[in-house]
Amino acid sequence: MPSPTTDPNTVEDPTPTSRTKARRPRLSREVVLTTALALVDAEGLEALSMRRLGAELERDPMGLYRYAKNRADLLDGITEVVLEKLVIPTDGVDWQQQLRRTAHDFRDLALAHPHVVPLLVTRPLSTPLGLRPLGTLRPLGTLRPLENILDLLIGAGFAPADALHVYRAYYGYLYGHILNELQEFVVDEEENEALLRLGLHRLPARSFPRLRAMAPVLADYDGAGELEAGITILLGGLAAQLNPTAPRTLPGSMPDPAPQESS
Amino acid sequence: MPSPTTDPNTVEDPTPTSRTKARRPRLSREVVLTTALALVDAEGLEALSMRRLGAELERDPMGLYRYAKNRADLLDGITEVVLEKLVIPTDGVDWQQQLRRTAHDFRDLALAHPHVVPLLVTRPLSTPLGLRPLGTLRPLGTLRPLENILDLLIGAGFAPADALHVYRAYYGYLYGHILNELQEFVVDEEENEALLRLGLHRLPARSFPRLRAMAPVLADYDGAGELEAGITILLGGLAAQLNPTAPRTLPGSMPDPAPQESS
DNA sequence: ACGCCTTGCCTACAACGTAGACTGTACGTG
DNA sequence: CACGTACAGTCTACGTTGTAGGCAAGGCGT
Repeated sequence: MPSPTTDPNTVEDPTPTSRTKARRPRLSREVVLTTALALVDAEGLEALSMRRLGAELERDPMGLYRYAKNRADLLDGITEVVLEKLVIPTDGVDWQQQLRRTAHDFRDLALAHPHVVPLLVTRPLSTPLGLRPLGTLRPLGTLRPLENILDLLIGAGFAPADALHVYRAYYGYLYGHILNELQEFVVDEEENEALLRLGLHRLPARSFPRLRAMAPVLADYDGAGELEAGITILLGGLAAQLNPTAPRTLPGSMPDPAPQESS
Repeated sequence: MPSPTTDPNTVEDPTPTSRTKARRPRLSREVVLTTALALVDAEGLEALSMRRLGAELERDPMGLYRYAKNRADLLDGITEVVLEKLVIPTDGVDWQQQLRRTAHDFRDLALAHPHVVPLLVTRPLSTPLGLRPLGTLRPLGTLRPLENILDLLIGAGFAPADALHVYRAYYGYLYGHILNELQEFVVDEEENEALLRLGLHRLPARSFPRLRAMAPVLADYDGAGELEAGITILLGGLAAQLNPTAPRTLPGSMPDPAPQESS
């Protein structure tokens, strides 16, 4: 759809009142964010401009400012839309199993929206916790995973402080793995494997001998397997170091009152 | 220095030939990138525009295109300048110790240039391996850490494929940890601790009960400690799972010919 | 019927990245 | 000393961006 105003299959709307409303689904923040996400998925982050998004919605660019006060807010919104797709069940049957599964869910999500990943890992960074526009509790959705995983872990018997440690190690590795994996192929994996091999082959052999020798190994990369292995190591290590007060098969009662909250 | 053209301590250069050259240190890619980095460090990524950087160098913005063909290239350059500061000794006395130390070096580097971190973790992602402008071997510097760590690990006796696994888990966690840590305080840690507490206090208690209860624990965060713990777990686990063919105290000979390189 | 409030459009502006032509200085060669 | 070539640096200009502010028109309570 190059120029939507001259799109032949629109009926040219002679009566702009009712026709227009039927054709354009009555904007809402959700609609805006969703189509913004679609645009980013299709054409990358830089393609997302207010004007372009406005064109996509067949609406004046300025109208978008009703639903996102900023371009930055729009990006935050996209981040949230994506993150909301990640449901983390908190009935802690087995926390390790649970975390393992959500790790893969997260990975799938990231691979489904590779262009959004920079936002996922970066957006909360550019507007740190304390400084968020708390009046609108919009960007708080970024904290959802944190809250959910804390809930899961504490429900599984961890002391709150320990739960935090587990979360940090877990999510840290998760983020890092995703970033690493996405570096291997971004555009499309089919033809990129060839390109990668080609690229490595052209590497200056003198300064990157190890890398060059590794082209074949680099070419076939099992992201899921790699993630699984890393998570296993991490979770195993964590469990050995600081274990939940209750055994892991304990159902989700709440055996923790609160940490010592002096000061 | 608000307006450098009217800076009183410059001598107004009546003879523009020799004076100007003395005042402006004869641009070079390195100079450009360095002051660009300084600008980013001081005012954040968005403050870096060609025009602004030109003003900083008291030069026409267009002149910069001699040293960076793009704004993107400029960002790549900054990434590289920062990454070059990270020296990874490859004399593998003890690979675990070595990796642990470089992890902290990397952390220090990231904390010294927090605004660049999004570039560090993201830039290679937006221009994937195979598609780099290989004619100029500029952005290859991003691969330096990979090459170095591979060298270190293989030198310590790992099979190349295993070295890759170690690298991925290690750098994955490292990246993730940095991102996590930077989310806690970005602008300045002094007053942000208060802000964070304040922010959490204002969190909707209903939907974020765990987080709210954790404000005090969140407030004092030992990044180095957390990193150390995570790395220990990871490296320990990795060592247990796939150990180098030679004991770790072996000096850096090269006991590996190459992997099977059929195909 | 009235007036308000939401929704959307339009114009306008400063700042951006960058193409292309231009000017000056430096220097190897006659 | 004169010249031409190369290159550092500048100037102008164009299209695009984010966004402020004002204005038109429909939905709805009174």
